[in-house]
Amino acid sequence: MRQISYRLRGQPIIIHVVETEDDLSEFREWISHTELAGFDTETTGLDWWNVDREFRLRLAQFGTAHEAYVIPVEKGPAFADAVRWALLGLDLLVAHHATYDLHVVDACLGIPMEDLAPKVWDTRILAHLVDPRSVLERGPGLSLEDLTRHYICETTADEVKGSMRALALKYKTTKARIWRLVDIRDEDFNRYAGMDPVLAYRLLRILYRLVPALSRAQGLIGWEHRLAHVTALMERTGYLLDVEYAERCSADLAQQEEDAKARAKRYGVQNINSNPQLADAFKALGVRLTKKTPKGQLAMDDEVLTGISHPLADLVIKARKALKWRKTWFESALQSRDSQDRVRASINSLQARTARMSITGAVPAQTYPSDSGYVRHMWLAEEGHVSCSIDFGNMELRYLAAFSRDRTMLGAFRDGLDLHQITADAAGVNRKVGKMANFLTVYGGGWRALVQQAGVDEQTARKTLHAFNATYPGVGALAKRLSGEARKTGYIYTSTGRRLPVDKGRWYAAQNYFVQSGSRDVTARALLRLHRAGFGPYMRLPIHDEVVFSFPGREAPEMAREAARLMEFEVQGLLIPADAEIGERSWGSVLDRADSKH
DNA sequence: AATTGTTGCACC
DNA sequence: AAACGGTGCAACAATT
Repeated sequence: MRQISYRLRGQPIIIHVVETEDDLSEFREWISHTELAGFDTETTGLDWWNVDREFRLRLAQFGTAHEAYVIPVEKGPAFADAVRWALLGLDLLVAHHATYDLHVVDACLGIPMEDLAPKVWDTRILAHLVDPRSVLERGPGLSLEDLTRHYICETTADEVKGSMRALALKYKTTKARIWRLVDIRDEDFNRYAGMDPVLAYRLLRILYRLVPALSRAQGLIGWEHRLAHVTALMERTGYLLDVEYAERCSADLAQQEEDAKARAKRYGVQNINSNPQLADAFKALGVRLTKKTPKGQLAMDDEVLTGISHPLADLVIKARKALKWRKTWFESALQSRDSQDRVRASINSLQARTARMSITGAVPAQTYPSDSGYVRHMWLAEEGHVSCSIDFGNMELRYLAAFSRDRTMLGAFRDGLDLHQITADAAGVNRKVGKMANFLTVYGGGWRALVQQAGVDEQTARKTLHAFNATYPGVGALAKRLSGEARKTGYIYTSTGRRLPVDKGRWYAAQNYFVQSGSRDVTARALLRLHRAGFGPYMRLPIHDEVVFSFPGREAPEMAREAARLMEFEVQGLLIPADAEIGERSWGSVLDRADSKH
């Protein structure tokens, strides 16, 4: 056993580094006297799904406020056994972004996450309930480093961050590669590794008390942890990739991009993705560019380009689109598949300021093009299954109607009337503009935004929003109440007891936060219900107001009906309906089928 | 060489 | 009176 000491705000921390199998008895002794421990793992990378390839668990660390144990799992089965024993024996565990460590333990140590999740605290969840803002938004942030800096000690935060950078330098490698290369006996590495569970343990103590009373009273801590578990199960399941289809699309797009690039060269453009070069080229062609970006450069976006009647503009649009689609959708999926052609989304169940979930990594499903199934076709339901999508109807507008108690809006939804047409008729505009006005109000937009989006003149935009306010006076009253609350306290509370900070001078955003966050919580609770009812294995992805499933072909209609019924939610007496759409095997087929129906 | 900021674009 | 909310990713450009 080796001892490494660290000073945290003047207090000594002892990090015990287990070296031999004999050392494990002291570790076991310590664990048996411990009820709650911080937990963390160090691995060769982040791709826990590649455990049958090169992914390995290297270290496992346990810690309390002043002490930590570092176990070199990589050294042999005896060490892995000790870690398994400790994880199963401890009453409670706390980890930062526990989902990752649960995946690692599941994949590398064979303890299903279902067994550990009920006794795991996640400091990231608590931190979000206390303050969801990133450092960029002048909040405490959500990473262990940022939280350490904000709540514990700036020096320690800097050292923790700096240590892996320094190690990479020492090993003459990069920060991405250091994890697999570093010697597990390295003292700096062990100090870094040992401090993580200590910090998680301390953060739990600090953050728990800071979670707003209303959040606690309404059980948010509990159900956010259960939700994180449900989304982690979806991550573990992964999504089956149609490799052949994805490769074909990728090749097609590469060809389109090459063609466009080659033709652009004739107009003297070497790099079609460089906006300064494009600006020069267009100037040389006699095109006058006026639109500026927020930072004052010449804008070269879709709007500008479609306004230029020159072949070069079309080529830029084509090449850009082909590049983005190929890289962001298809190649990212192809590169991240495991040995069984499954791909893992990273589902952050509690991400945005409003608590909205985000999906990152190889399946950025929230941003897939929605006007056709082209991209979504690459994702397949299981063998013998079909894809199914269940989405809530008009979730945010219904939520707004329910909580504003606006009689006209509530009545429209209750009687199945066309809300967009009602707004349009009141303003004397067409349905499209009425619809835009409805959504814009949810977002807190004004007439300028309507001018931008609908392409109507200022007069019409003002008139439309005026008509909206006159038609749905309850909405304005809710907005006023919420922005007033924000102005007075800096926060609003959502109906689930979540406290959301509102930035100074952007009080108008309060209404959108209320609606967006409340709607997210409806989806969140739907996921919990689905999981409790046994739908876990069939769920693939949550996408704001939609859940994607893989259902056995024969039972699909019945299961879809049952799942939709479970998801439907009543807020303040108003139903938010859920509608199921069943396709063929690929996710894209659901979209194509829905298209052809309408 | 790696990180950070900016722009553009995909979505609800 | 007016105020467009929330994301993620890739490329380029500038900085460290």
